[in-house]
Amino acid sequence: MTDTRSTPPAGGDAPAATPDRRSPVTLSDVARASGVSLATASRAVNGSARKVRPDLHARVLAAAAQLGYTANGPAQAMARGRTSVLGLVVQDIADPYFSTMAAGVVRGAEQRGLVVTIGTTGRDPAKEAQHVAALRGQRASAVVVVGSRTDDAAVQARLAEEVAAFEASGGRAVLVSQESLPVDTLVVENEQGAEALARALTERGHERFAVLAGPPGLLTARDRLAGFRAGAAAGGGRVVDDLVLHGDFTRDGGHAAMHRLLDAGFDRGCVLAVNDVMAVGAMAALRERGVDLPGAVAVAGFDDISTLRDVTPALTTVRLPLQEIGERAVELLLDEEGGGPRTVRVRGEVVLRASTPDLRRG
Amino acid sequence: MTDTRSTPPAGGDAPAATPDRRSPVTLSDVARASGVSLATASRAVNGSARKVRPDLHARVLAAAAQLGYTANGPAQAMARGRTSVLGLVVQDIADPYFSTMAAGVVRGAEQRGLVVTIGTTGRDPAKEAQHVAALRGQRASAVVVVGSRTDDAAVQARLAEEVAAFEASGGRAVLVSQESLPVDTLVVENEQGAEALARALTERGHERFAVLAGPPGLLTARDRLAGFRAGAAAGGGRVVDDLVLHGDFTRDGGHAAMHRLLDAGFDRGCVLAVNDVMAVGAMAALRERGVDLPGAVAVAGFDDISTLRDVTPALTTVRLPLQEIGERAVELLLDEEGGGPRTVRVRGEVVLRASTPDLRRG
DNA sequence: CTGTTAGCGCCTTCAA
DNA sequence: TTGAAGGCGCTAACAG
Repeated sequence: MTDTRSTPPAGGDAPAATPDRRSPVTLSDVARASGVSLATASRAVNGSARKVRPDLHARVLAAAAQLGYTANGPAQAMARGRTSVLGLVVQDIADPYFSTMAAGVVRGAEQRGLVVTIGTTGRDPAKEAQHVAALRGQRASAVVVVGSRTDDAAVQARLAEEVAAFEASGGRAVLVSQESLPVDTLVVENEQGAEALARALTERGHERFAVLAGPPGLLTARDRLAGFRAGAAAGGGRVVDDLVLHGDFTRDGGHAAMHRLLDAGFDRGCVLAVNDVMAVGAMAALRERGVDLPGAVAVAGFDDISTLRDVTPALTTVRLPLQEIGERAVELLLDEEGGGPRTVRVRGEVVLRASTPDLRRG
Repeated sequence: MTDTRSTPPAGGDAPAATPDRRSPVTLSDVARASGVSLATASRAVNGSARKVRPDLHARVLAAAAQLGYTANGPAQAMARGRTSVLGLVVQDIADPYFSTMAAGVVRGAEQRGLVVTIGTTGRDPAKEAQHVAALRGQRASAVVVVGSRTDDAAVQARLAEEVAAFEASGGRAVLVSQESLPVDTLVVENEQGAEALARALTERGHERFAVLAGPPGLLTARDRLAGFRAGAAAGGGRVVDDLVLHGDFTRDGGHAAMHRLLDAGFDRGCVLAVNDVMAVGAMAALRERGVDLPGAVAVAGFDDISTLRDVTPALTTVRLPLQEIGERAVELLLDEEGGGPRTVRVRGEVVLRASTPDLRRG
């Protein structure tokens, strides 16, 4: 097995940097080729403190390039006790909410030389903990878990435990969601955003609201509903309890919920879908049923997914800086912490569009 | 990987599986605790051939669970000479085309116990090679590069070289794109799909076509244009050369190109945007200019991005099984190869919708 | 079937 | 500064 494969010790010119050789060149190949010790080669190719004589340094680098040397990641990771991996855990990477955030995370990570791995839960909150555990095994140096917390205490406890273990093992973690666990968290101000949205809507003359509310256990959905309710009341309108329907946080969820709403006799008013994807599904349902949109029924969403900015009528929503959130999560990760768990709040911005016409102006 | 987290083996209560201990427990801890050798522990926790006496096996597993043992990924990778990482390289993970495919890849990978890392090129083809090189350094066991090849020979050569090096080092690689490099490739039949689309359109009575063609160097865009051109001609229609405009492969690219088209006097006919995202941008431009859509100008796209299925008028397009493509890429990766580079072809399916009305039926 | 014994490739004290 | 030597945690021949 042991098969010293270093290229024929120079002599001539040829070999060039053809990296296509089986069994990759190692650091000792480089060391040998440049006539220095393994340690020096290591320091030259990647020594934290620069303490290698310039000419040697250059010589080693040249040899490395010439041989086509590439550090063996796992070996480095093992020696250092840590990889440069940032694990990202999301529910569904095909969902624009998550993929946009992921883009931000990837962007931030690549800038800092981190590799990002991605794990998906398929909307099963219990899998978050599993992924974090796996990431700990991989010796990832950081993890960011994006996704609404749920009201399932056991699941949350398990996640908290795994995150704690992850941090105890020397990694950094940040959650993007609600402020519910003792970890650095990037909190999206769902409640405030929804409240502002409701106020804006009442100012436009809307008074009677229905809500397509997402899964009952999802805190994100719940917060949006609560905020919206408060805002509506404050603005003189009201969310009709019988018109609050739950459904999946997806396009189909919104679609189905809207149909049920229509079936229940709803035919006039403004409906908030707790996210844009659901809102689009709701709009499709409205169209299918021949309802005048936005004349009879107005619709508002949440998130301001960019791919959805061109639907008609243009969707009123609360813009969340998704990509930026991803980038900030990475920053948070890398900042040195100064004590207890930090919380960074991100707020959304109400964007009024044609799907919720101004009733008082005509 | 082995995440045997069974509850503490009963018996006593005590230590529990608090994994919060600094300096993780290692395999030798487990071996010691269960009174077997390191090798046996290794085999029990994860020996390919099952050759450990049942009682010992159980004992080891119990100890592992009790101590909260998690294998050290990098160490395993180093010992084995390979990680269980599948590197995915895409242009932009926020783009639904890629994120949907990524979802498929992640799905397939997770099922097989592979971790997927994601690298993005930000539309710079040269970065594909860099990512593949990095992946080789990480000893990834597989890589899938998704994205159109370009006509830049140097860039392609570099990619070919890196992929070859990657494979030479023992990894498996597959490309999703055109059939242009000597590597296993999942070819998306863009030309055929576009041709079929054009034919279907001519059958609906459309004759005069404009094309928002994407970046000039992109093979995907080029193939779609070529196929469309051929199909139009075959159906008795024609793509007007002056009405073929290039633009980014993005929503804004389509938006801008459509404005230019309108500026150039175009006001009647059917326009093909070489992908759905561009088509949506084009539709927005049409709306902004008050053009009757689809009355005066009809629009067709390509991909059938699911998030875009609810735009109005509903977009005629060519459906590509994006998620499935991702899954199949993973399958291809894991199949044993039987010789030279294999090619798997995936075709799209024309989906006629309201954005391209049937002119002959009224 | 189990235990012993080498490394895997690199980083990092510890001397020189 | 540089070199020599030990070890990271695990797997994989080899014997027993």
